[in-house]
Amino acid sequence: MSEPRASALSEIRQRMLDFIVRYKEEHDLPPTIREIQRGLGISSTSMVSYHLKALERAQLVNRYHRRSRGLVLQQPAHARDMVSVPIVGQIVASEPVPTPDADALASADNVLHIARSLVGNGRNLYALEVRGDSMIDALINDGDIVVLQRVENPAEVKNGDLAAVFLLDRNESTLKRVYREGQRLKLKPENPRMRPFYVDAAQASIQGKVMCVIRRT
Amino acid sequence: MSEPRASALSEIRQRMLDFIVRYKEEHDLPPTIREIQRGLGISSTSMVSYHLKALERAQLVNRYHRRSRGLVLQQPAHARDMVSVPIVGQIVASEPVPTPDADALASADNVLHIARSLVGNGRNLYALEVRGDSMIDALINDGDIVVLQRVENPAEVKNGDLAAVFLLDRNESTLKRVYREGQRLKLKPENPRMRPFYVDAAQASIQGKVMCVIRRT
DNA sequence: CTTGACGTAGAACGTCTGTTCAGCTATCAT
DNA sequence: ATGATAGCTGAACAGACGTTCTACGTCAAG
Repeated sequence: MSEPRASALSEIRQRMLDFIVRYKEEHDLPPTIREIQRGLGISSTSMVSYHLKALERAQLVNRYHRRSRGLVLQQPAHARDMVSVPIVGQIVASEPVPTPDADALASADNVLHIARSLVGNGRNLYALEVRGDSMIDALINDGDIVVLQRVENPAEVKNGDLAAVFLLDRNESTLKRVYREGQRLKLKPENPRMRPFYVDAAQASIQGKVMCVIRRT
Repeated sequence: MSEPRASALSEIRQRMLDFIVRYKEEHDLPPTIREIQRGLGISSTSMVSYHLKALERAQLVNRYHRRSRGLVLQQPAHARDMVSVPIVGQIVASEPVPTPDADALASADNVLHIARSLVGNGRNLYALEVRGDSMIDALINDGDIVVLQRVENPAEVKNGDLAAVFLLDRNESTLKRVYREGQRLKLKPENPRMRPFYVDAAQASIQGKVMCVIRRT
């Protein structure tokens, strides 16, 4: 038998927590004390009340006291953490990478909802759809979605970050890992079978940092 | 003044709907009839009941009758549409693609939360992390996450679907677009610069359908 | 052994809650 | 005018609900 510790949950409390989660998922509504009682075969409402107080002290549930169904779960990670990313255009090799202004953001008719856990703080995000196979050395194909974070200060891009870069001398945009080497920029394709190459830092304009690449199939 | 039509919502009902939405967001709990009454300055609970019945007929709310706070909103688009996908293992060329059983699903310590809009109905999903660059002709690199849907019936995989296939004769797993051509299977790399090839259908085992590929950077 | 902490059982209480009903007013087509 | 429909009021009821209290049992520490 495993000893229940002060900080651990007794079996019944764990089951209560599970029951509440399941009930909420099923009904989109927290259970009442008596529903918990019946659902777990507990003999008395006072028992439920008792353990509920313990769960409350352990900060595992919040309660609205004296209110029916006044049970609120401490957000279990996945709750409410979606972020809306506007798909503001397409990325084409022969054009600079679009960087949206407030106008373009507001009028974006296409929005991608993704989990915040994929994109960090979620500030200044926008998405582009890739056209053609010109980004193939970044392992990105026609139709893929690239989620970018707007770069306001070039220092935001650290060595090894994958970024959208526009090459002034070639009149071409590309997605590469960026490394600063003195006056030069080393641009390394995401494809490990391809060779890095170098450009004059003055001839390259970093436009956005790639946070995430998504391919729907 | 705009005439309220039979199919349109009278002002009070619209306000009730708004109130319920706001209340739920604020408290993570539906309101009681009397809370709606007080919140909107309605004189009687029977009025709330009355309008609630109308909203119910209009399919704008669902109700658990005779249950306190038994109000459930018809999901307003973005709500609740996250799906948890367990990352159950890694995909390596030289091994069959893992297909998780209930056990593996329960013990998955790593879970990916993604928007349901990326993965359709969200049934039987699991995710694998790619190891090495053996999937590079599917434009997938080391560290990428592949979201798969378990294939129970081979017919679920339609021509042109991207799928995880294990090639018995080569003892190798791979991600390719699959086309049935008589006794043969045409396997087309996701990379448009590479050539498709053919295998005997009996020598290929389709293990999962690729729903989505995600690269975090 | 005593004590205290913890878990349990059962019941009671006062309030909250959804529902219903009888009756009121206003509008509008018949 | 008549009747129908919709909106509204106020009150009441029965059951659901959260809370609290007394009493009991167990177990380990002092």
